Amino acid sequence: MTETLNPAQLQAVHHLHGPCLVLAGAGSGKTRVIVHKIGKLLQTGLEPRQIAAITFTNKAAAEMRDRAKALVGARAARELVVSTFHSLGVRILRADGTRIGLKENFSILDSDDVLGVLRDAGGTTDAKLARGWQWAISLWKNQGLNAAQAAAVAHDELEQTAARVMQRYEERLNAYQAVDFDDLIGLPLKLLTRDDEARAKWQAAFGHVLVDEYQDTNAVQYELLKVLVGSHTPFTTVGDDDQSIYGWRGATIDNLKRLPQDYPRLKVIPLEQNYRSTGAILRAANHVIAKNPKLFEKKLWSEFGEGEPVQVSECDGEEHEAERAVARIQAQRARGGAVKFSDFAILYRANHQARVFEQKLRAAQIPYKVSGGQSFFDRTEIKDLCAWLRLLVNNDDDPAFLRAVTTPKRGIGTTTLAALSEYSGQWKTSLFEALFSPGLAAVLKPKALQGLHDFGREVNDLEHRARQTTGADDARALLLGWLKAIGYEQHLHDNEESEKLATARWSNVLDFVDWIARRCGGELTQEGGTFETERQSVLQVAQTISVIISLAERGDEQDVVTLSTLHAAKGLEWPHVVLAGVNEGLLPFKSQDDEMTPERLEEERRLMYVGITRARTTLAVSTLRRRKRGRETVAGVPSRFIAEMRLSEGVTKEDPRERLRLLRERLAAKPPAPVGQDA
DNA sequence: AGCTTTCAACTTTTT
DNA sequence: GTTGAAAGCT
Repeated sequence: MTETLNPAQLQAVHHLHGPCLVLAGAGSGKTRVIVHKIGKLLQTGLEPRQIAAITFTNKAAAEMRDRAKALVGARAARELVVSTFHSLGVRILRADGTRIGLKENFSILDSDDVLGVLRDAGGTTDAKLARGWQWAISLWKNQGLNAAQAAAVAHDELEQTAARVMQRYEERLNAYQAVDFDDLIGLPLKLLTRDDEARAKWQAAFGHVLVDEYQDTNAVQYELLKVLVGSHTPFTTVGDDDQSIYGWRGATIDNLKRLPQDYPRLKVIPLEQNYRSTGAILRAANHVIAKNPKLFEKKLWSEFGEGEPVQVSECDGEEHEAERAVARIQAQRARGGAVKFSDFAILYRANHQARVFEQKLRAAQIPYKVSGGQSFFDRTEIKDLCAWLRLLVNNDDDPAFLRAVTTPKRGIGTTTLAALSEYSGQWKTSLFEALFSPGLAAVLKPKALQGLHDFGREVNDLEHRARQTTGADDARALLLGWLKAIGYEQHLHDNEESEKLATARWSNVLDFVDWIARRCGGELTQEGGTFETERQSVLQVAQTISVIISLAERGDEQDVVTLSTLHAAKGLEWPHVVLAGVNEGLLPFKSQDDEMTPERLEEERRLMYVGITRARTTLAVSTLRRRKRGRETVAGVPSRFIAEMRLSEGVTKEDPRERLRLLRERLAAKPPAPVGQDA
C-alpha cells in the first residue's frame, strides 16, 4: 500500500500518534498522503467513523471520499467523517446545539437571507450598503469577534455603523433562532468551549482529525480544531503557506505560525518533491516565492527534466493577447498530434478578463469552459426549459424528448417510456416520431397512448406558434402562456425543498424568458455591443439557443480549454498554461483607493506562484504593453513578478554542473541524426 | 417625483 | 459589456 510513496510522504503517513503538519508544496501529492494516512489509521484499528477528514468545499470532500474509496473500499469510505468545516459544525449543532440555547430546528441563513436581515436591522434599502456590512460582519465573525469587540476595532465611520448593525443583527438571529454560515463554526466552538460534557463527548468521538488546505483556515476554525482535538487526539494538518490566497476572506497564516507554539511536539514534514512540473517551471516558481518572507523553509524540486523555457510574451492589448493564446493552442496541437483541448488552461486574475478570450476562442472554433461561476445554462430549471426548446427545434432530439415529457410530471412514467423507446429502437425512429405511429397502440395501454399523443400535440402546437411569433411582447406572452400550460411554476414549488429556492428558480426562468423575448424583438447583445437585428421568431431564437446548449454541453466534461481565475485554479493542473494579463495593477492587483501593503503584495505573489505551479510542461506568461482602462488605452507595465521569475538567469548561470546535466539530458532525449540524413 | 439615459469603473469566493 | 449611480428629462 505504501510503496508508491516517497520517504517524506511515508513519514507523514506513519506519524500517527502526535500532531503533524505536512507542508505540502504544489504538486507534491498531498491528497495521496491524506488518503494513505486514512488507510494506515484504519489498519491500526480505528473505526472509519472515528476518523474525521475536514475540507473547505463540498467538492473537495466528495473528491476525498472518492479517493479513499479506491484505497479502503466503499464500506469504510462511507463511514468516514469526510466533511467541510461547516457541515461538521451543523452536525455538532444539530446534536448538541440545545445546550447553548439553540432550538432543535434552528434554520441556516444563506447570504441572501442575511442581506435581508441586515437591511432590516440597519434600516436601509440600499443593497450595496448592506452588502458592505455583511462583508465586514463576516470578516469580524471569522476573526472570532462579537459586536462589542468589532466596535472596538472598527476604523472609520462606516465600520462603526457596521458594528452597530452587527449588534442588532445578532439579536435578530437569536430571536429568529437562525444561524448564518459563520455561526456554523463559531457556535460549535462556543459549545465545546463552555460545555464540559459536550466537549468530552466530541473529543472522544474522533481518534484522528485531518485537515486539508490548512492554510485556508481562519482564526475561528483554528480554535474549533484546537478544542476538538483537545490534548490527546492526534491530528494531521496539510497545507502550504505559499498557496495561501484567501486572506481577504479571513484565512490567516498565523494559524501555521501558531501551530508549533501551541503544539511543541508538532512534527513538521515538508513535501518538496514535485510530481507535476518541469524544472524550468519550478525554478520560476521558486524564484518568485523566494521574495516572500518564509515561515518554513521549503524548495520544490522534481525529477522531470528542464523542459521548455517559460515564455514571456508582450502583447499589444487584450485582443492581441487573446489571439496569441489561441495561436499557441493551435500551434501546440498542430505540432504535438495528440494534444487535447483539455490540456490547456488560460488563467487570469479577475473574471472580466475571460471575455476577450471567450470571443477569440469562439472565433477560432475552439471549445472552452469558464470555470468557477457555473453557466446559466447549467441550472436545472434552465435545462428543463431548454429541453422543450430543443425539442421544438428538432423533434428527433431524444434526450430532450425524455426530459420534456417528464418535466413536469404528466403521468407518463418509466413503463410507458420504456415501451416507446423499445418501439422506436425497433423501427429505427426517434421517440417523437414513434409517438404517432399506429403500431404503438399494440404495445401500450390506451391511457398511456393518450398521454403521449397529448404531449405530441402540445409540442406540435407550440412549435407552430413559436414559428409564427415574433416581437418581444408576443414572444413573452407565448412563453409565459406555455409555462402556465405545463404548470412549471407549480412544478418548481412542488419539487423544491424550500419555498425560497423555488422562487429563486422561478425568477431565473423569468429572466430566461425575458432574454429570449428581447432577442425575438430584434435585440442582440454580442461582442461589439448591442445590435438591432431583424425580429426573429421564437423558433429561430430557440435554434440559436440549441446551438449554444450543444456547445456548452460538449464543454461539460469533455475536451475543452479551461478559462479560470487564479483562485479557482488552485489545486488543478494542466500540461499547458497561459498566465494572462500579468501586469502591474492587475497582478499584483491594485485598486485606486487603497494602498498596497506588504501583506497584500505577498498574497498577490502567492497568487502568481499558484498560477505558475499549475503548469506541467509549458508555461507562457503574457503581459500587456497597452491595456484598456475604461474607454481609453493606457500604457501597460509588466508585472514585477515577471522579473522575479528570473527567466534570463537560466540554469547555466546558476550552476555550471546543471548545464552539463542538461546537455546530457538533451542528448539522451534526442539521439543525433545518422550521418547523411537531415535532422 | 419617477423614469430614462448616459457615463464610468471594474478583485479574488465558499459555506 | 455589464452594472450602478448620477444627472437630466417628462
